[in-house]
Amino acid sequence: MTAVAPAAQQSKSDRILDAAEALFAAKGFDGVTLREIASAARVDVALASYHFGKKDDLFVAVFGRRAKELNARRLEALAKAEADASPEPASVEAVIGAFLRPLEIAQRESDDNWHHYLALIAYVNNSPYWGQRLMSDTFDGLVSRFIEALGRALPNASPDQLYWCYHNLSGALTLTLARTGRIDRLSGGICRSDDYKSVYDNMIPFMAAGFHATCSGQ
Amino acid sequence: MTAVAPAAQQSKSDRILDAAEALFAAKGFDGVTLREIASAARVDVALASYHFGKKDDLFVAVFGRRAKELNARRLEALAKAEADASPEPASVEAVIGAFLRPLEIAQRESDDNWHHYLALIAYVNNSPYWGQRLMSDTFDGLVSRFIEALGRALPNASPDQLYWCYHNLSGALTLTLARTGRIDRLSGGICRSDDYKSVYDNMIPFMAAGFHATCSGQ
DNA sequence: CGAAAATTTCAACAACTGTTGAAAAACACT
DNA sequence: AGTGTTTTTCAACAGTTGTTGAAATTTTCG
Repeated sequence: MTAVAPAAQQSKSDRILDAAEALFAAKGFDGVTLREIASAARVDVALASYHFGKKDDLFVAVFGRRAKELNARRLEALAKAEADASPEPASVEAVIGAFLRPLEIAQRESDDNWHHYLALIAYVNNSPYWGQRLMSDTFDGLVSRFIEALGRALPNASPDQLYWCYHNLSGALTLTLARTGRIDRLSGGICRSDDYKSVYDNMIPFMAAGFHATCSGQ
Repeated sequence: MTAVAPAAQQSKSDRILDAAEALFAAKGFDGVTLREIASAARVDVALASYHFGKKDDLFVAVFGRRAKELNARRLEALAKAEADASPEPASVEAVIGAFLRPLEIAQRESDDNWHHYLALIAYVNNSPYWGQRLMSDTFDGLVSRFIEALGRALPNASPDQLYWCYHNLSGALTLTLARTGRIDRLSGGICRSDDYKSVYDNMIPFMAAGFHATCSGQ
């Protein structure tokens, strides 16, 4: 269905990253062998070590590859939301939208395999092992910017309220990105987890209402 | 700190389940070896195979062990909430509380290692591999009961709205149970993820507000 | 007790793991 | 063409993996 030509133009190094990304996202770090990755990338096993070093380093390389672009897209969306609202602070809905909409757009760009990367974020975010350092190193700066923006939209909120609200948002998002298909099965097909637009259309007002209810100050 | 005596009275079979539970929750299915489990349980490697068969079967056995009791605790809490509100339907807050509070209580019972089991649920719920069948087989019946109760509290809500709202609740809860310590680090220590009471005190009104905002029907 | 059954240990298996060093090929550049 | 560099392949390593069959031990129960 999707084009096969671009894969042939990719460097073997990129093919390894692509294969590792999809496989790590689907089966976790320990569930994938370097031989599986090399086979999927149509490449010799030793090549992964040559380009990226240890298996851990390959994982970190995969995780870091798209992080910069994702952070840039989200920051751009946040800047736009704040510019549109200026001189007032951007609303809670607008800030949450700036956090989520870039993911929806990336997920729909089916010619690039962003959804694998987003599933990998879900894996890392819920992993007691990787979640500790890798998530913080990669995303804490960005997340702090968003929480500051949320604080301006909710001037009565205390810092811990904002963090816990973000935690709820992050958890719901993570489960969405993990693409387990559970909501599809639970609902008997009523809900389609690959209907990204509907997912975020529901999530944004849901989370905004939660922020307002919890962070209004008493 | 905790008593060591009860461990000595346990059967070796139970020791294996305990060790497997804690290790699977911390490192995932593929991140743990049967030899690690056997070593932690102070037991021969072959004993795990003798009692539980394949490694997959051991995982399923671990997951199923506490499921019945957890489901019973939650159903009891739901029945109590509905009885208290009768003849009116139980409120959204009350139903969500019945879903979450039994977890808080279990997490605080430090003499038993419930928190390992809850972290294992988080792992399975976010796993594209295990999440497919195991979560559904174990919890879909219970979840359907809660969604029905939420539907009675929100008579204007459509089924897909209820399912997506539950998805948000489930995701936030899952991240909490995973105990990655990320919120602690992100907040610079302001938020303590092991302060279970505060976690659920915040989560319940947050989620209730989300349900109300999204499921009011227009 | 004593036989039958269940439990536990021991040793070993074939297959697979990440990683490496050296050889080979492809490339860049004068 | 001929150098030096980068990339790729090949083969193999030492260690670990889940699993099993047979022996040894403990438990069960008449």
